[in-house]
Amino acid sequence: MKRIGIKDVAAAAGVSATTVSHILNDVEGKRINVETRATVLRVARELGYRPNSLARGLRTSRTYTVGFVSDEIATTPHAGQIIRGAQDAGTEHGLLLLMLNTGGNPELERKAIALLLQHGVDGILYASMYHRVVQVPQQLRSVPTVLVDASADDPTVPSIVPDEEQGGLTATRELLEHGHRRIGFVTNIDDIPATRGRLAGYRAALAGGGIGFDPALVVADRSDAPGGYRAARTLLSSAHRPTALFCFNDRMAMGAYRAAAELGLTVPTDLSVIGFDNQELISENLHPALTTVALPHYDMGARAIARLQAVIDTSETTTGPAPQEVLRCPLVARDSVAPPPRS
Amino acid sequence: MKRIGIKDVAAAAGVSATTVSHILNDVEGKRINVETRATVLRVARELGYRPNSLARGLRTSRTYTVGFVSDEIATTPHAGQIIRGAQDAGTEHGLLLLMLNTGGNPELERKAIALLLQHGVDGILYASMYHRVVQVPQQLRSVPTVLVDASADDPTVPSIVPDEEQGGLTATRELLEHGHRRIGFVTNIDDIPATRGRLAGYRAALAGGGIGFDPALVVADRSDAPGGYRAARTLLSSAHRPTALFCFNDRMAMGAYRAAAELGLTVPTDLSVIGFDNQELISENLHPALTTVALPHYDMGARAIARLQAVIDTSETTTGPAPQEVLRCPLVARDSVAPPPRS
DNA sequence: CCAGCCTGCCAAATCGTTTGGGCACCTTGG
DNA sequence: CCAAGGTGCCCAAACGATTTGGCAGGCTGG
Repeated sequence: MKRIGIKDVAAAAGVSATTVSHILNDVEGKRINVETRATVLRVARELGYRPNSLARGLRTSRTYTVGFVSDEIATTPHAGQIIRGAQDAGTEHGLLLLMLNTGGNPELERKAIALLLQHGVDGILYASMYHRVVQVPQQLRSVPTVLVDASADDPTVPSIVPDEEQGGLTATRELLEHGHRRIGFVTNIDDIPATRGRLAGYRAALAGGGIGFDPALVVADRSDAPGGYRAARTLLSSAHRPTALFCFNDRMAMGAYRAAAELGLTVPTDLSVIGFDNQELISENLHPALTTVALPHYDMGARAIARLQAVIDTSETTTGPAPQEVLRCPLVARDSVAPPPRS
Repeated sequence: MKRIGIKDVAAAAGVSATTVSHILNDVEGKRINVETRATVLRVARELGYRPNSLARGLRTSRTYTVGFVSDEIATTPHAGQIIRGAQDAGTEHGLLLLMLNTGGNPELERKAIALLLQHGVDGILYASMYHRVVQVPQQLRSVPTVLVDASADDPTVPSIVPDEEQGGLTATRELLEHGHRRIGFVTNIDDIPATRGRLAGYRAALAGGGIGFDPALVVADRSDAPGGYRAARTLLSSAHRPTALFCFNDRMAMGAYRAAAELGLTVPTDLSVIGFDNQELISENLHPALTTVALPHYDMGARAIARLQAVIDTSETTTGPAPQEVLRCPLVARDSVAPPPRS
């Protein structure tokens, strides 16, 4: 049961392979009799003709595949969302994703990219599993590339990143709008865009609410549950304790929940908590369910493909500036935010 | 800056393309002068020659790509581990993964598989995101296929699944070995292999420990944190309450933690808890960290590729029986299991 | 009636590789 | 000196599509 090719269609329709190709591809400037066209289309459908992508790719050097290289696909469910977004968007353009993760090993990364190029990918998505600044490998200069959840050291490479500052602002404002005036920020100690951006958003929101920034309300620790626990304990044990906590991420919020419980504080009546990242495994399963800010992973994947497609289509006319695309982080309201207790 | 091909190498080495091909592929039964061979290899390296996979695939109908189709890549980090396992194993064989997730939509699935076939994949991994029985699409009959985390309705299709029963047994035995005699099972209500298998393992372990099975110690609810909370509350409120809980998964264990806290029970001194799945986002961030049983996702991915490769290599001699491969679920000991309290 | 134009189709080259079938030359034994 | 047998390499035909450049034949206008 050999796969049927363009020749089989041609024979069955009584025309040449050339004509079949013209018809199936709607080639411009070729005149085709309307009947012939109908016949060929019918025969092709009846025979279940599928073009051989390899042959086509060989001839046209367009394979409709995109490489997806990432440093860490491992633990985080975020990865999945980016992939899903990229895939869904890719499907619309008829693109397939060729996945390769490098575990952050530069040697592996070189080989991976070489392999992708060898397979003739039309472009490459270079994804980081958390928002950071990366150095773009030299090999990627020769092929359309878009960075996902990463900024380039070189501004000519387009990239898609989340708007950390807007996210921090959204989270803080949510607390302000519930009437909180004294809001603690449980932040993390790594110097990454997320840390800086969310803090900036926090400050901006306070300023917008006419509240002075109090450094004592910002405590940094490791970005996991124990870190969040420690930081939250510190904040909640202070003399004039905050009525709400904005946590750098959901894991830290999980720690904050425990700190609150230990201190006899009930969320959200005694203490409001808001997280970041929307790790559903945590935010949905905590009690009460955690209000948080979502990272737009799905959208980042989708936008990245759209962007890549644009670059591919206009590859000749390499335009100069490649603005970085910044995506909104939406609020996901659940049950951990309430007005502050009357005191 | 055109890509350099076999012809360029041939020209630079002063031989024909045929000879270059023979040398680079170590073709058997072809006599090549040892010097010529050295020269060609050197030139190829110097020029940085990379074979064009499309052309090669066209000629040999081996593309060194495999399709990875899954129903849901979404929320679960499990997915990532399967992919990572498949990828790492694939890299060893020079295989690339072509990803496509169908969201469980059969229509999409048909198209996805057709697309993969069109791109000439050498085989397909059909992955489910939780262990279940699937019906194998007709189209997959014509191409080497391996099921991952899924059993086939048709036993001739090879599949890789976790050993749920052994996992349940391991978890329960871990509690037994710490001296627990009265062990509650917080299970789930869905009728899937995991539910049946883990229960069987639980019963087997009890039997092995010379303990009678008490139906009152098994409570089923939804497989999330609230479900776990309710089930655990029921069990812990009973007259003669268990000293340990085996939870169907980590989410339910998370709920059990809350139930214990509300009842004034400390984990693990008053109550031991063991989970299942090793969702690190939960198990590592709970306090105390959750002892659990891991699903061998990484290994399933890796074994699946190995298996697929075997099928591909022996595709001619389609052997009859395709045994289902069952992988061990290892214990991941953390801090939630201790000897029972003296009472 | 003929030049010229349009319509509708096709032949052949091409993409980069693999592969079956030689072909030229050299050596060796008779 | 010649036939036979090796050795080392190459020619040309695939693989399945796209694409360039025609080529017939019918129609139109003069």
